[in-house]
Formats: sequence, C-alpha cells, structure tokens
Amino acid sequence: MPDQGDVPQPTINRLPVYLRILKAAAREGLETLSSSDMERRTGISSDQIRKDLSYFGEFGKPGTGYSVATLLGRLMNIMGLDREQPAMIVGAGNLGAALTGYPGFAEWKFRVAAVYDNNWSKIGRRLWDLEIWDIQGMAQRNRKMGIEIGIIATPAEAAQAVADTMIKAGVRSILNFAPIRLEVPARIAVRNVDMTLELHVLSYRRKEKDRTAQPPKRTKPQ
Amino acid sequence: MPDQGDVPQPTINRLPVYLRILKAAAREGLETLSSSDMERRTGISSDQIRKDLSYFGEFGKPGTGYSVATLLGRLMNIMGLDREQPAMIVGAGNLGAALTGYPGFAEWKFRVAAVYDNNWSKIGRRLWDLEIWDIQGMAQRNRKMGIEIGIIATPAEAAQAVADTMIKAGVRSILNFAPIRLEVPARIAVRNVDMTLELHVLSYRRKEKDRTAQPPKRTKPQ
DNA sequence: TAGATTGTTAATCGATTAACAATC
DNA sequence: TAGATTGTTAATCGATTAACAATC
Repeated sequence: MPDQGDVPQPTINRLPVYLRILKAAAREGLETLSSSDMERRTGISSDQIRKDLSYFGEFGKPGTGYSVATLLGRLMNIMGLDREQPAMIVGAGNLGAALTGYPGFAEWKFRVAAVYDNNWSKIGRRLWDLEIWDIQGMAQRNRKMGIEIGIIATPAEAAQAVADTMIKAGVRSILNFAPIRLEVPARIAVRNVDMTLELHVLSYRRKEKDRTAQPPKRTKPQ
Repeated sequence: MPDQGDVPQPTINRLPVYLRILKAAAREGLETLSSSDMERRTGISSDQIRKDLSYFGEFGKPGTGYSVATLLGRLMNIMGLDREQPAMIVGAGNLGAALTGYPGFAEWKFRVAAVYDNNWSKIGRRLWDLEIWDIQGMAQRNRKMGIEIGIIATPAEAAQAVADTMIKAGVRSILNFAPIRLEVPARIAVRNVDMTLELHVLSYRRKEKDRTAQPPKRTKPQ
C-alpha cells in the first residue's frame, strides 16, 4: 500500500461519497460494483474512482469489479470509521441544538457526547439527553472523556477562543460552523462549514447563468 | 472586463472571503488594503488575490493597493449582493428552524421569506415570525413571491422531490443540506453542505496525522 | 525621484482524463 | 476462450506560483 501521506485532498474528499454509495449498495443486497456502476451513482468518472482507490491498495478484481462488502470494510477502516467517534459541541444555541440532535451523525458512528456553552442561563440545562456544561470546565472534564472531535457552533466572535480551549483540552479535529478562519497549530485538522459563503457563491453563479444560454441537460458536476 | 464565464470555480469560492475581510477593514476605518495586507487576513497568497481580482477588472492602484470602499462595492455588485435576496427553506425540523433564525444570513442581505414543510402537524404553525406553509402550495405561492433561492433542510429521502418541486416553482439556486447528490437541470446552481461528509474527512485526516511528525507551526491552509 | 505595489505573462505544479496491458 | 474490468502509466488540462515591466 502506498504512503497515505501523499493522497491528494480531492481524493480524500471523495472517499465519503464512495462510502455512502457502497452502504446503499449493501442495503440493496448487491455483491459487487464496478467502477462504472459507481460512476452512475456518484457522477464521478470511473477513471477517477479507480485512481482514487489505487492510492490505498488493490481492492478490485479485473472483469468483475469490487466486492461491496470488502471495499466498504476497507474504506471504513482507512477512514477510521470502524469504531465509535465521540464528539463535543460548543455553543448550545439553535444551530448547536440542531447539530446535537442531527440523526445523520449517529448513522456513521459519530456520537455527540458533550455540549458546552459559556452562557449562565444555559449551563446546567438539558439539550436532548445531555446536560450543558460550562466551557470553563472543559479541560478538566475532557481529561477523563478524551474527546478528540470538536464542533464549533458559536458566533464568529467566540470561535477562536473556543478553538484554543478545545485544543488545550485535547481536541485534534475541529468542524467549524462559525464564519471565520481559525488559527490553529498544523497538527490540528480543521474543516469549515460556511453557510453564508455558500449562499454567496450561489448568488454569483445565478448572475453568471443569466448571461449564458442553457442546454436543458440533467445531472452535472456540482 | 473579461468574460466572467471562464472564471475558475476556486476563484469564485474565494470571492466571499475577500468580501468578508473588506467589510471588516471598512469597519476598522481603513481606506486602502494591498494584496499583501489581504494575504495576512485571509491566508490566501497575494499573487493569488491579484490574479483572482484581475478576472473582473483592474481595481487597484500600483504603489498604493486597493480602495476598500471601491473594491467592496465592486465585489458586492459582481456577486449580486447589492440587493436583498429572498430565500425559501423547505423542512421545518431542527435544522430548518436553526437556519431560519440564523443571524449570519441577514447580515449579508439574505432573508428567509418562506418556510415549507409537508408535515400536517407543522403546517400552519409559526417558525420565528413565519408561518409554515404546505409544500403542495409552493408553485402557486411562489408565482407571486418569485423566490429564486431554495434551501433544503429535509431528510435525504425527501430531498430530490423537494428540489424538483422548487425548480417547478421557479427556484434557480439550491443550497442543499441533505446528504444526497441532487439531479437537476444544468441551469440550476447547487451547493451542498454535507456535515457528515466533513466529519468523515476529519476522521481520515486525524488518522493520517498520527503517522507524521508535526512541526509546531501555526496557521495553515484549511 | 525611490519605493511600493499592481496586472499579466511565463513557468511550475498537481490533478484529471485517456489509454492499455494485465488478469479474472 | 471472449468479454469485462482492473490498476497504472502517459498525456492533458487547469490552477497556482513566480517573476517583472508598468505605474502610482
């Protein structure tokens, strides 16, 4: 197997897509899937798919394709999804509440195991089945819990301080919903979900589309 | 000004970042910003910034930099953010509720003007200051309202049908929070916000980091 | 003027696509 | 065996980075 250090980021971003369609195929009872089958389900070219998978090993059988069960298992392992992943959320506002209760997380072994806030009126109250804890006590609490995934659902102003606190408490991966660029040590992985930014891009694209005639073709790269 | 049709997608994705730091600079009372100043605030190289802006015109003055007010105004115009943008949300669950009340939208002229659901127990109730409408009536209602931005906050199973309904009702841009690839005509712009996918990428990155020694350097591309 | 910074051209880098020998 | 499909090498494409003449 090649060194995973040099896997291109676009490839890594596509792995979860493969995971998802493999899971669907497994549910449908399919035993194998060729790269062309996968192209049909993902919109990603079969060439690209074979290339992506080849970074991690040889999983397919010429003439047949990929065993759904095997590839699913291997990818889960490669991505570290073969054991449960506890996460903490900071920010018990509307967004934090929605994320804490989001059913899509549990489906993939992510479990929100702690919710923190700095607001006295929220600390001690319940959010779903969790008590909201004081962010001040995070370092202490997390010594025992050892959560390594942090989700930031606070306003932009608070986000950097929250990130710093998380990192001190042992968090190594951050999913940031605040519209701000976090400064973190290089060893910390950060992904940003920036909803306003996405709307801005849409706003631009819409203007752009006004000027070009449209062939009525379905399905396109997004 | 060059044809905007051939502006690279990565460039378009960076425009909102420029917008954001320009707004911040304006608040701070700064009159001009050089591409190097912008690099400091965004983490995007000054070369890249100048290149990106050059797709749309010549906004800077050699030796001085860019006028904050002018560039901000021009970018707002280029991105279609100089007038208010009404949006509709479908799915009045936890996520839909959080998005409807999300303060970050209003700050950039996006206004949630309609909320739809298909659940009888929700239709007719209020969400913030909006009544939840029956999705069945969307086409009819939107004839009058003319909303062109749709936000999908439903479970994956419902998302494709919702997208189809939106498009029939005149929506041209879709922000999709459901973890599924939407099939839409090419003239429709789609952006996906896939929170589980982001967690998966983090999960992989974390594994990756385990194997490589880390120089303790702050600030890096995310 | 001298120093700073732009806009653009050329060089580099990296990812995607095409092609095909190997193999089931 | 013949047909299908893989894994990989080579060709292409497109974006980023470097360099610099033009200009304030």
